[in-house]
Amino acid sequence: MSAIGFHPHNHDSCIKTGVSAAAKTCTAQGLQLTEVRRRVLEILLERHRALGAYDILEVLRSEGLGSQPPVAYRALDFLTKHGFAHKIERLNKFIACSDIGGDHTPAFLICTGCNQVAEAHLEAGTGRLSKAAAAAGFTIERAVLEAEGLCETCRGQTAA
Amino acid sequence: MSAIGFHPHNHDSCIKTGVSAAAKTCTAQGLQLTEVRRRVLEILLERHRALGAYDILEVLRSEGLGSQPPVAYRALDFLTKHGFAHKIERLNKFIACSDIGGDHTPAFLICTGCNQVAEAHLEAGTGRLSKAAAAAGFTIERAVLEAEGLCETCRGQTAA
DNA sequence: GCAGATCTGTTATACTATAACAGCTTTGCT
DNA sequence: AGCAAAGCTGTTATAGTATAACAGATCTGC
Repeated sequence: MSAIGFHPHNHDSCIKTGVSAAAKTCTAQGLQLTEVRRRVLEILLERHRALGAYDILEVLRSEGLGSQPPVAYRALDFLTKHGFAHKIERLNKFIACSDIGGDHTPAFLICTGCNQVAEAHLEAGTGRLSKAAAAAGFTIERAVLEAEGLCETCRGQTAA
Repeated sequence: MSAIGFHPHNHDSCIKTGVSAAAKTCTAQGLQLTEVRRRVLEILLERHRALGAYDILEVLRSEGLGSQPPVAYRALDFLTKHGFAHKIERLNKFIACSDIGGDHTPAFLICTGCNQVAEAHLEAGTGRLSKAAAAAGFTIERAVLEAEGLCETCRGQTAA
């Protein structure tokens, strides 16, 4: 497993890598990575944390790319639908996917200390939830896996 | 595992059992199961599905138990905090716990066909998410596990 | 019977999200 | 190139979800 997010790293490279991976996927699948969509993805990659739709809208507005909520929500719908970004249901916020182009069931570790969110990638269909679903005759189409708690750094600062 | 929710059963008995289990827990822990709180729990148990806070508020209002949103939200906060009810983050709705008094990590199966929600109980700390968290030095305090898909009945009706 | 803690009632407001419709741009086809 | 269909954008309006803040009532323990 990998849990990108709680450690410093080179942001410039993840932005470029992320955008180009998305562009590649769009080309391959005949999707349009329009200016607004691309910019929203960049914003998410730049900030590198979970952002609310209205946070994003504010940036778009300041750049003259849109001023009304639907602009942000549509771009986010596109990005989440195609796996370029994810919605953190627990926070009603959005975050760039840390493995654009990969096939995965995303899971998130949300630190309540520093508000950072790390994305872990789990193999689909192998967990207890899948077993429970199978036992109940339930067919999973989408799974939300989110854990709240403290990252190593914040835990060190709070308790002994 | 158990996935209560997709099969018919005796509601009267779950309401009584649920309320009395909650009452017992409250007594044991010095918590106040006030009229509003008890009634909200009953409403959730009666409906036996996920309800929005405003759905609940509407019932409370019709019964003269409260008319403003905070009344419903406070009761729901109490119930969820103490494990008598759960919030389904994906739906922004609430549901009574199907195992009040039990110690568990709740997981939910949300049928997009019939909108029923089944609660499964998983043993805490034994899944892949826990492993991923441990590997990242992350301490989980709360987990959200929700799967959307089709229950056996709805799947049968949709596809071949 | 008093002090502190907890719960309730209420107003106001903040935050999150989508419906609906008009107009523009791109795409695919001939 | 010219056209039609599909998809994207802009905008207005509104729906849906949630909480802050403060005053007053009630309960609890001493």
